[in-house]
Amino acid sequence: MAAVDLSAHPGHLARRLQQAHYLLWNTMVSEETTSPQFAVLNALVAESGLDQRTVGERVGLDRSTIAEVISRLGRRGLLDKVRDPQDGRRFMLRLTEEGLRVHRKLTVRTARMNQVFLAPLSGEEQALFFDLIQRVSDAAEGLRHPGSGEPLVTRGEPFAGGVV
Amino acid sequence: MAAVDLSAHPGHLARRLQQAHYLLWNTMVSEETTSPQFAVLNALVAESGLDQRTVGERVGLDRSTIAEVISRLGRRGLLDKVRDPQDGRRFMLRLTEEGLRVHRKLTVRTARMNQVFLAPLSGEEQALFFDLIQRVSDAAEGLRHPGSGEPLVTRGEPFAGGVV
DNA sequence: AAGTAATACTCAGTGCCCTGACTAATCGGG
DNA sequence: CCCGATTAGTCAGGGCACTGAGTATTACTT
Repeated sequence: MAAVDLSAHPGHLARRLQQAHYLLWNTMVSEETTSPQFAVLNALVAESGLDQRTVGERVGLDRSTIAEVISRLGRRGLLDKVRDPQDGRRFMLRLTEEGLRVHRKLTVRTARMNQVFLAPLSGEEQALFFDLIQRVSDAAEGLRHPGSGEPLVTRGEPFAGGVV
Repeated sequence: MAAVDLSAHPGHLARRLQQAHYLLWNTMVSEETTSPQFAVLNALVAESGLDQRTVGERVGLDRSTIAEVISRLGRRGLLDKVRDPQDGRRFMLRLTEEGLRVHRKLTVRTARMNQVFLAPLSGEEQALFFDLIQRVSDAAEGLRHPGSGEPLVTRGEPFAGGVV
């Protein structure tokens, strides 16, 4: 009955990996602040005053999702939204004192969690782990920005030509 | 300003990988049927008459999530839910003709998508890719079922002792 | 046989993630 | 100067994923 083996499906693997991370994050880092939220805090520590779109781009979230995440962080008083006087469409985001405090606290815990998360791999394997995942993600990500006009999968009718 | 580099965070990587997969799935496999839904169809093709809990276990979804997924598949007429006469708590799930048809169609497309998804890696690297992700996931997954009583992270106060 | 524990499932609540349609503001060309 | 893009953000809607609480049914234990 081996006809259908989930473990051969990279998508299933990706999902499991994220679940695993979610679990560890929840127990070792924070139950209130999620990993994407922390990524946003991170981006604003690195550069204050960014607008939503830019933050979303840096942490890999689309406009709708980043809006939700930022709204939640705002409700908790971790950041402020101020209209950019230079451009009335933008909001300028900056962390509050509390936001900075939370970021500092979670930074330490995140580092520890990452160690535990990657503990089953040797140093060499960890480097490989990063490299392989990044390459696969970048390639797929690249398929949506048809840079120099390669022949690509089209969105409507899923797939027509021969593959690979 | 390198103080905060997302690409060093495995959690961020895991999220990106899943987004990448989601994107490819949506364009190359199906817009109606999601990857977790396909996993459920898969499980029921491999063994018909399973109950929700078991299916959830096999595809890696908790009781609430699997209930939603199955409800959606049921609404679309891809599977039937029948109370188990032997055990009034269980539902026995089996695919309809339409469910089988959809599964067959998507199986082909999924195989093609997986090839494209993994194309940036050599055969050797692909094997490594599977192995590394699986080991990390298994280890984290194992932390929640404290099998033979190793010293583990506790849920309440996040973490006290030294790491690693 | 009765009462407790375990099990399968449901429901409410929160959060992430995407698409598609919309509003408001700015920018560019004629 | 004005009119048509482009751009930032919102909103509605669908789906995945988890926790915690609750219901019904079965199994265990005395």
